[in-house]
Formats: sequence, structure tokens, C-alpha cells
Amino acid sequence: MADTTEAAEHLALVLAQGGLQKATARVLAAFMFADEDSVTAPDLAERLGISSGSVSGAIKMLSTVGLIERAPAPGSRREHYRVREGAWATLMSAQNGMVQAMFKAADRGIEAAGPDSPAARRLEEMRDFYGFMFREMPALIERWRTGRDRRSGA
Amino acid sequence: MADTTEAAEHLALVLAQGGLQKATARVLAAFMFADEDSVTAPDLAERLGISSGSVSGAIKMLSTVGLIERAPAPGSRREHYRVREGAWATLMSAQNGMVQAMFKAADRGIEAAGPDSPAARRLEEMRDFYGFMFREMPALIERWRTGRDRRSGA
DNA sequence: CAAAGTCTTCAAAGATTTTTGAAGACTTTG
DNA sequence: CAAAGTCTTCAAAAATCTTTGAAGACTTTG
Repeated sequence: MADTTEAAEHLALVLAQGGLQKATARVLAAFMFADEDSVTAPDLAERLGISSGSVSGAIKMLSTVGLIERAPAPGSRREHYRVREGAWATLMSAQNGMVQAMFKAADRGIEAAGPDSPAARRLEEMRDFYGFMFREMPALIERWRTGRDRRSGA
Repeated sequence: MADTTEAAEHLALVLAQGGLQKATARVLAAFMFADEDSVTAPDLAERLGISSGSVSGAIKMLSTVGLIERAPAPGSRREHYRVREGAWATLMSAQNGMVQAMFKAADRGIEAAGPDSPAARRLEEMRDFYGFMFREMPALIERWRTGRDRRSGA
């Protein structure tokens, strides 16, 4: 087995390039690579060598967007967390908010530019594209979920 | 007609949230909203109130990822640029590189973690998801292109 | 091929974002 | 309900990213 830490740091790097802040990316990667089913905050701070404040912020952020969740941990004073089922689909869905924002910005631009201008023509292509993506992405993600359920479920 | 500048700045903001640096986002937005068919660098610097260096950097970056292109401008010493046809589809395709990076990071992680661990199970779901997305996204974008051609072409 | 004009580069300044760590809020337990 | 333990907040420090502007490379033209 190759180096786990290295693979985790690599994943963190990719996540950071995707827009997560560095500490948050490292925390998420640590969750993915943990040997245990769930992990505590001080645990993460220790493993990653970062402050408790950073871990707290990361956990808050990751919880908010639905990538991690509290895990029941009877008989422990510390909160335990773990990656949620379907987290990656969730992350991609969040991207769809971005797509919608682009659609709206184009729409707003068309109104501002008025009809029959070069700007309007460019913005119309943009709106058309993001409108399409915004409509189709959820279906694509759903198609994956269905496929997965078929593969594992029945 | 509402305020064009405001709509352009709004688009720039959305683009910046999507990861473009601020000057680059403003330049791209300026291209989208320009009344002319093509624009020059000093023009952009003037309109946006930014340095020639920033414009140069922005143009370089936007050219590299295929969002803008040189436009023929006979009888002008200045280079003219414009947004490329299908730029937004290009931008989304570039996103697919990100998706592939996630897939690869998961794959690498699985190798490192070894079989039958909690980490491996989590990473397998991740790999499965991004593998699916990586395969399907190009088809989705292609579907848009086809639809567009049908709509405008014939 | 010199001169004028245009574009790019890059080190330093500036702006922004991220992290830390200590204070304090909250929660559990004896 | 006090005390111990845990988590969150937030101002300041650190790190990072962005922009500027001037130097110089490159290109066109007379």
C-alpha cells in the first residue's frame, strides 16, 4: 500500500483548486482517508497540525454545504463527524447554483443591453447555454443515483 | 434600457466567484458587453480603469483557455480581440478537467488505502461518481451544440 | 534600419484571504 | 449547580494572491 498521507494531501490540493480553502480541503480529505468510521475535531487538528479554530471553521462549512454530518458516538463527549452518503453528488449540485448565477447574469445583461446589439447576441448565446445546463444537470446527477442504487441495492 | 455597466460588473462578480481573478473577470465581462465587434487592450484598460499590465495578463489567460481570440482588424496597429463562439461551452469543458482530477485523486487514494477499509469504500463511491460525470459531461455539452445548430442553422 | 508605437514581463506594493490562539459560550457530569 | 471539558468566535498576524508601472522586447512603418 502506497503512502496514504500523500494521497490525502493530493486530494486536498485538488479540492483547494476547486475553491475550498486549504484547511477545509485538508479536513475533508482527512475525513475521506480516516480509518475510523467517524472523527472528532481535536483529532483532525492533531493529525493535520492545524488550530482548533481552523477545524471548527472547516467543520461548520462542510456541514453547511452538506458534505459531512454528525455521527452518533455514544459514550463520548466529543462530537464525531463523517462524510455523508452522496456527498460528491451534493457538491456537484452546489455547482449548479453557480450555473444558475451565470444564467441570471446573462439574462440581466440582455435586459440592460437592449435588443439587436452585438452585446445582446453574445449574451443570448450565454443565456441559452447556461439555461440548458441548469435544466439538464439535475437529471444527469439523478441518473447516477439511479445507476448506483441498481448496482448496489437490488 | 437599464444600466449596462452595472450588469457588466455583476457578471464580473459572478465570474470572479467562479474562480477568475477580478481583473480577468472584468475584462471578460467587458468583452461580453462591448458595443463593438472587437476591442483592443488599451481600450479595456481605459474603460475599466486598470493598468495595461493587468489587461495583458487577462488577455493572455482568456486566450489560453480559449474564451477569446484575436479578431482581424485591417488597418489598425493594435490587436483586436473578441469573445469566441461557444466560449461558455469551452469554459464548462474546462471544468471537466477538474472532474477528471477528482476522479484520479480518488483512484490514487484507493490504491494507497488498500482494499476493504472504510477509506477505500468512501473513495470508491467518489471515484464512481466522478467517473460517471467525466464520461457524461462531454455528451451533454455536445447535445447543447447540436440543439443550437438545429435552432439557428437549419 | 532607425524610430515610433504596442505589448509583455516582473519585482514590489497593495489588497485580500486564511489561520491562529486566546477568550468566552455552551454542555455535560459528578 | 459548580467544575471540567468541549466547541465557537473573532481580532490580530501571517500567508497568499493581485495589481501596478516602468523597463524592455517585439513589431510595424517610413
